[in-house]
Amino acid sequence: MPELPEVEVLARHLGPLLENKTVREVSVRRPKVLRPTSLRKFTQTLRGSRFAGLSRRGKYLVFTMRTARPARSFTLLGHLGMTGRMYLLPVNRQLPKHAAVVLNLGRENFVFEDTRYFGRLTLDVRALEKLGPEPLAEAFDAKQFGQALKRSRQPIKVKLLDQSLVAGVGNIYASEALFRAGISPRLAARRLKVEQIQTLRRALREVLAEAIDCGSTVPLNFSGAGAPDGLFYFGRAPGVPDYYEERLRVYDRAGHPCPECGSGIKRLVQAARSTYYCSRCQAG
DNA sequence: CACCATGTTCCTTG
DNA sequence: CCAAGGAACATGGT
Repeated sequence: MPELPEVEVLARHLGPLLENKTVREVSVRRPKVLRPTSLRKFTQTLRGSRFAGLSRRGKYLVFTMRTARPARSFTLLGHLGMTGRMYLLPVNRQLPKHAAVVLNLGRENFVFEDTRYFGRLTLDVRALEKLGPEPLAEAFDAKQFGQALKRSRQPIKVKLLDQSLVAGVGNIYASEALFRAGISPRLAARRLKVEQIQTLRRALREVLAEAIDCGSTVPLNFSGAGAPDGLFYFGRAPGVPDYYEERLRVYDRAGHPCPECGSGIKRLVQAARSTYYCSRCQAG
């Protein structure tokens, strides 16, 4: 469930549930997700610490942890990769097949499940240094955005996935933002005009903010192994209501009519990833 | 069997 | 040094 809006909604959901809970036992079933932290260091550091805060940066979950004696705080960094999930599970419930890390908090376990194991849960925070501005913050201004785009010959769609340019945009919202801005995904980044840069900046912010709002107002079910989390797990789970349908306007909708002009949505491959767009609304 | 999938990192080439 | 392209990672769905 991994782009900025999904991570933001998860952080808001999980933060209060974890607050002040102490890690009693640490069980790592896939040490690979700790990379580059060693299993020993991870286990020794986490055991006995408590959750003191949770925030988001780009697609990363930033857990603030505290220890009692000696009184100290440190950061635990999480990334969901393509298929990661994090949730609390009563201890009597069976762990999912692909539980990568399980932190026992007493009556419940904090589970990091990840089918493909592309995600991470680590003590190494260096990844944060490489991130560009938060698209929803004021620091994300059109001037700086434009400067960064000017240096690239890559198609704008590909550039939007560059986390050092803007943090948190992924394959779904890159297509959605370009559609909203009426800009062709093939346009070279350096060819965007000043007005297009402003339009794209606004479209990005709107698309991301609306997705967060949508995820915050819909009853989500993050708990339970394999349980649908409704809106935020891409690929419809059975029982997910219809309002989910209207949320994405072009992503994964090749062949469907464009919601603006009715012509067929097209699929294109760029940098080995699918891009969806309307060739009529996004000309040039 | 084929191809596709919400992401990042590493390696190579220019 | 940098930009860009491609493979790799690992598992499951269609």
